[in-house]
Amino acid sequence: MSEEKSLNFIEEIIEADLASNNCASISTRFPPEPNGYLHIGHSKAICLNFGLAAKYGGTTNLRFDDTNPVTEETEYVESIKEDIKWLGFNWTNELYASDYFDNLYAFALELIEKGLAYVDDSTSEEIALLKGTPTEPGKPSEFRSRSIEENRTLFTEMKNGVYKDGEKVLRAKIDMVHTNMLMRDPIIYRIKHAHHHRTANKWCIYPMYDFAHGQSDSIEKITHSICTLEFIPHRELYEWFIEKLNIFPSRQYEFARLNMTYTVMSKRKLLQLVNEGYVNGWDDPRMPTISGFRRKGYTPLSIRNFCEKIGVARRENMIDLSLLEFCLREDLNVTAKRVMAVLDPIKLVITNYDADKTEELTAENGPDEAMGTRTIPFSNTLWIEREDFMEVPAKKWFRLAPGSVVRLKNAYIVKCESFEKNDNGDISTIYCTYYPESKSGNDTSGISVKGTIHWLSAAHAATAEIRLYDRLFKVENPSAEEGDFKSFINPDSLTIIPKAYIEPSLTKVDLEERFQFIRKGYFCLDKDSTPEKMVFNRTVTLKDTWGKIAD
RNA sequence: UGGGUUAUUGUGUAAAGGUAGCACUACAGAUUUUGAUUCUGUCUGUCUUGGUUCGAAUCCAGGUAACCCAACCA
Repeated sequence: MSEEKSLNFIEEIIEADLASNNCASISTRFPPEPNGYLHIGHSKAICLNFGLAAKYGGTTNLRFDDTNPVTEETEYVESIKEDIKWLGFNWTNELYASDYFDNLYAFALELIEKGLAYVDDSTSEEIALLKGTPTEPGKPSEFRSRSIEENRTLFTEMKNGVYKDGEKVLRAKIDMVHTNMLMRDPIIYRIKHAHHHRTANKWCIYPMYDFAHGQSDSIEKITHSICTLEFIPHRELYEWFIEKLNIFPSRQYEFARLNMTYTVMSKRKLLQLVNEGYVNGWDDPRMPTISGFRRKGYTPLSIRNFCEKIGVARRENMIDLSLLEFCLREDLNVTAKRVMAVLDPIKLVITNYDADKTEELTAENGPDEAMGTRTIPFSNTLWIEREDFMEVPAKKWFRLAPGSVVRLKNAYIVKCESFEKNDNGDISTIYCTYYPESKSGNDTSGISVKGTIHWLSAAHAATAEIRLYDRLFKVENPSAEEGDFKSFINPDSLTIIPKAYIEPSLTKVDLEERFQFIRKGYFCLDKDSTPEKMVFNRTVTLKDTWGKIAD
């Protein structure tokens, strides 16, 4: 028996459409506005749209919803394309709503000819006032009854640049007392004497979202136009235009957007974090942007798996950050090369090991034997992690303490004989003896140890700056807290270790490589690295059972 | 005081009138030259009140709660 994976509600709709021959094949689109960087919430929409088309043998267009020239820039177009490609998706066509400005203009004219659109000279305030409120009906504007001829002339003049910004708008003539505010004669064209990133100065009137989106879907013969819940009220308008214009009937379906704990997702808030210097740009590894996750060391597969696991439904959700981290570790655990690094060093001297001697020891690169091995230098003076020694050991302490034995990973078992403190009372050096017959790989010592720690030969270790990232916010849902969301920023979201020790093998790595610094977490090279100074980012920690016990 | 949408364990998500399942988290144990991984196990749930039915998360009626809608933004 093959186990049947249950379908999400959109898949059910698609399968029903396909089965009933409602459509021969499906076509979806991902329609970002190029006014900012993509974030993890967008990846849910990307995986959904591209994933659905792939599953049912359809197509997916990338369409930039660029109907507002004042907020949109080519820089964003480029970053969006890069992010989608990085996630591993290929679009069928790269399109722009601005490609359809001529069509859209013709549609507007058609509505005017049908008596379904009119030019309104009212100010923005007057229009808002007459629109009513959700609980009070709207009233018609004095310009609502203009003749078709007059509307045609006026709209043509709007297009020809006769009027200034805000002087006139084109409105659909629907119903001023409709319970859906969006149906109360929505504005469909406004005047903006602004430079557009693609059409330059060709136009001074631009269609509104509602007049562009559905028709663009229709022109592209998109069968399933998938968007987020807040567009539910727009669906009625979306269908109204398609019906009145009698064009290809694309259908809109809505799903709940992704929310995640310990971060914010709104473009407005992310922009504030960047502009007000709380983070260092859109690709700061603490940002929930795709570029931020990429720089932090996340893999495309981990994000795709995450989007698969969170599911698709219509109820509000708040996904645990831990699920994303689980998907990340799941991937990295099998792909990341194991290496050693000491972030907070303390010196360990092996008193019975020849001070002039260096040994090349063999270490496995990963759990999969196919990843091979490498050699690492060993000598009598090592760096180990300060937290791996306790002068007075706690209960269940497996690591180093006076008189205790531990294994040095890939090397020998050592016994702590004594230690020294500096003037501040901090431990400066630990003295050990080693068991020559306990060498990793052919241990004949018969000694069993509870703990294994990582180390680096002091004479051979290279150095690097290491950046440790923690969650950006102290609270699960900063947007739901009283007061400014920025007051909940975690002050320790970034810890910089200016000089940590790393294996000499790490001096030649590139940006795409992923590492597990054994016992410390997953790391990758940061783009700030120079030949003089390497910089590593911590992608995510390892799960830490001991840390919980110690607390 | 309007309209729309949604309610299943701590978090997500299944169950299309018939055993409330799966994943994450948490906790416990086994294995481990990473206190990682892996493996095993445990915990907690159908918003509420009625009704229909042999049987209801599911159907019906009434409550309640949350979210969205009054940009010339998308």
